[in-house]
Amino acid sequence: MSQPQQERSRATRQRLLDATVESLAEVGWAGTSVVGVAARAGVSRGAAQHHFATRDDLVRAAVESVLDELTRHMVHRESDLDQGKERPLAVVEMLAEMWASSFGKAATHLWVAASTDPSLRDLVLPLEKRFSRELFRATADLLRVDRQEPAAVQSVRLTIDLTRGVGLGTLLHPDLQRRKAELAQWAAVLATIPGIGV
Amino acid sequence: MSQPQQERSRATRQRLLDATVESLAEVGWAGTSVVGVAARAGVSRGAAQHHFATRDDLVRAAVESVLDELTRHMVHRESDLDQGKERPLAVVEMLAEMWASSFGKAATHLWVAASTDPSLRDLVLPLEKRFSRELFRATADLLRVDRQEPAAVQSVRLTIDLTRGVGLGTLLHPDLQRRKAELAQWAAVLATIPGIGV
DNA sequence: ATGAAAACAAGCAGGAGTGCTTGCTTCAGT
DNA sequence: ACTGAAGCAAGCACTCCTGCTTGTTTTCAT
Repeated sequence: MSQPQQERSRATRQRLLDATVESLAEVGWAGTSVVGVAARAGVSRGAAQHHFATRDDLVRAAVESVLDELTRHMVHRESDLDQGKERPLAVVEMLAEMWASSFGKAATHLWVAASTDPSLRDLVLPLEKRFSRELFRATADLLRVDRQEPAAVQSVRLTIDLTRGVGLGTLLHPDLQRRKAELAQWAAVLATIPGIGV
Repeated sequence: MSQPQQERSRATRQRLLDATVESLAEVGWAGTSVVGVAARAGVSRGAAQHHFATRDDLVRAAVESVLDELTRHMVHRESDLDQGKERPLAVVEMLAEMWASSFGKAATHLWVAASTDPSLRDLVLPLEKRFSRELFRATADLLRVDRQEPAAVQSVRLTIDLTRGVGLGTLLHPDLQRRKAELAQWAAVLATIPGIGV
């Protein structure tokens, strides 16, 4: 029954993917090498070579992994919102946490690197487009946005871009206190916009 | 009179700095090499070596150049605001243009790279701290913010982080139409916040 | 006009990353 | 127990970037 061998293979593959994301978040795109990732995953270089024939293969799988994870972070998370807070604030903080996570940081590095590397760009662009749509939909759902209100719809985009901008700032100096206050202010503004929170 | 030689030297140095910024904006931090910058500037490799002994020297000068230029982009630009638009919208668009410029893109790349490269981080952090202060002050001035209103002060930070987030998105796909609408929505929100625009 | 200094060009060695190839070890199926 | 495939380690060649060093041209001062 089952296939311990294949199971082992799958586990190694997953470790490699996780290590890639970790590497992207910690040392960035340029600093991420196959050697480094293999060392992080605790596997040999040949093992990595076996699972992902080329560096591009590893990257492709890692990008998909990152965007899948980010999508999971927001889609249908209704029940995971902080119940002790107003809904807009809870959603905004959930978004901010997403960007601050390893996956969010990795995504930021990938994003910036893709803006200059044509081949990476070709790889990331279509995946990101889908992710962007799903993130928008998920955020709009959590915020209970009335799609008939242009201002409310636009505010969803503002929320996403703002939290991403805040996340970018957090990369360099994680000034939690200030960020918290900033996000709270935005959440307060959000609450006043017609078409939000039903 | 004067020293044509030294003037020529100064011009070459400036060309190298401009080429560095251009390189950062176009091919990013990792893609920026001394050789590439020299080629961009139309100067020989030896010339670059002469002006900036080491790569770090070039980088240091380039970072200062970038932040100086960005500061100039917003400080005391009262008279350059688009007079045909409401003040908040004009200021927001000026900020967005700043991040979309070569200097803004270069700054984004530097920012992200510095988050992983310790030595670059040490170089960028203090300079960025000063820049951040001046940008805040300049933006608050242009928006005519009442510093006694916490919400208004917080909104300045939101405006800066938001435009930076939008700029990050623009790096990959410059969807001008959508961004314009988004910024307009934010400007409209800004106008409703007490303590803004006097 | 001539010598000195600055500006510039080009070649060279060291280091790092990538991908390929060669062997050795472990495990599933017979 | 045996065979074949997967997992794994190590070495090699190639490329690119960096920094150093030498040689040539241009410019200024006398």
